[in-house]
Amino acid sequence: MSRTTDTQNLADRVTEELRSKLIAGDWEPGQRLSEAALSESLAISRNTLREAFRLLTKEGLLVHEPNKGVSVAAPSMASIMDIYRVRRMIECQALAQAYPMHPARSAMRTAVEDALRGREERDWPAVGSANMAFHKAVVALADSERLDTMFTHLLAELRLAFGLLRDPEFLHAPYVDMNAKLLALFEAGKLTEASNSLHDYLVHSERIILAAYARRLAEQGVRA
Amino acid sequence: MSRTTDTQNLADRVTEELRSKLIAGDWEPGQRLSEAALSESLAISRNTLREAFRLLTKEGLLVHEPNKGVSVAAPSMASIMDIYRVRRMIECQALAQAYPMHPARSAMRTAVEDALRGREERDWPAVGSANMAFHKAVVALADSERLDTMFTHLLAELRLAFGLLRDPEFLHAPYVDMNAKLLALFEAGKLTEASNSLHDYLVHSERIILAAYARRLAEQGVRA
DNA sequence: GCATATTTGTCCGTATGTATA
DNA sequence: CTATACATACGGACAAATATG
Repeated sequence: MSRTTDTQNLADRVTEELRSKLIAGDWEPGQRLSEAALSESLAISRNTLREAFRLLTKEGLLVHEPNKGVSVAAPSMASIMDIYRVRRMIECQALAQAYPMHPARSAMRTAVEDALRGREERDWPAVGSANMAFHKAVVALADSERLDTMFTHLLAELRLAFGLLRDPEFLHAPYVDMNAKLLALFEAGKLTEASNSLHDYLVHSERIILAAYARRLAEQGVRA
Repeated sequence: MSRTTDTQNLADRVTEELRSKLIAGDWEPGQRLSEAALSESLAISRNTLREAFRLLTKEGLLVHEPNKGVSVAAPSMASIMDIYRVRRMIECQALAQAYPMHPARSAMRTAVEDALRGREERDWPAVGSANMAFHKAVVALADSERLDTMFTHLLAELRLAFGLLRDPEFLHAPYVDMNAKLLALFEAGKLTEASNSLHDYLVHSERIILAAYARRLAEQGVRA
């Protein structure tokens, strides 16, 4: 019984629980999270919840206003652009410098297969998850623990922005084939080509997200 | 009185205080930090200290063992290699893609001048700080808030490893001229050359650190 | 191998300051 | 402007895990 993930700290377990709720879009961006209410509904103490809040704030999933508590982060267009800037830098470099026999290659392959299956079954959340897994596998090519965790946080934050846009098919479907093509280039050893392809891909994806986001802001602006 | 950095949370202020003590090498790596003792000596409650601990653990400066509390991180050779792997990826890319008139250029120039002055006065801690500032400026060329904060954490962790090696002249002096040369290349618009130069630089630096670290481990091994 | 002391993990009650209706 | 609600921070309490003799 030496599982470290099993009976971690209560605060850590709560952190994970909140994180998954956040990236699943269970709460509206901007929504305030009351310490008292949440701690009661989770049946934990306020102190424990505060520890979890602090971590998630550092990860960018929550925002903290002094003396006003925490609320769900509402990704701005600037933050989306920032996230994509980092993604391009890290992912393209990882792909360009990788050696084709790297173990992460099988993870890329699995992700592509999962995405194809998901598309066939029109299970768009599954396609989205497979897409995330594909990009994590790309970063894993760089063999860096720190890069992996940083990238995980980055994707979580981006997922918060995705949560704002309620059209998973539109957002994820186009990239299934691009991932497959990317994997083919990579397995063929055409690293530079693959990396450039990934770069264009990410520029394109960023543009789509930003456009959808701007549209949503406009709608909200009309309403408000 | 609307300074946000002035009267932040107590926990945040404590976090900063602990962080600067950690990178200054005030505590031995591996040393246990008792909640009760530290909270008393800092005149804060245990709960507040625990929040600070949690953040610093996430930054890699402290390590947490369940039911055994936190202790100062003792960077391993593997973590040093990991840090340098990330540094090469981020810094070289930032330099290669930067446009020469970027505002961060002046920060690079200031850092070089500070380092030159520090070397003249044989103020090695100052040289070390200037060196850190130079590399932060390089990363700032990429114009990414997230990259900047990630890199700051990375350098803090590396500084913990430097703290283990008590020979600042040996560690920092050789890089003053390399930084100056790098800046010259950058200002001349020779981006590829500058980036390659930086890459070799970082490989060299990593080797020096690892060698010094291994030497120190050997000494300790004999002693223990 | 056992009993004891120490330390962490977690919770609660409460006082104080800040924001908002 | 007052009152209320809430976040912030503290200290005490106790169980559980760990270290020590």
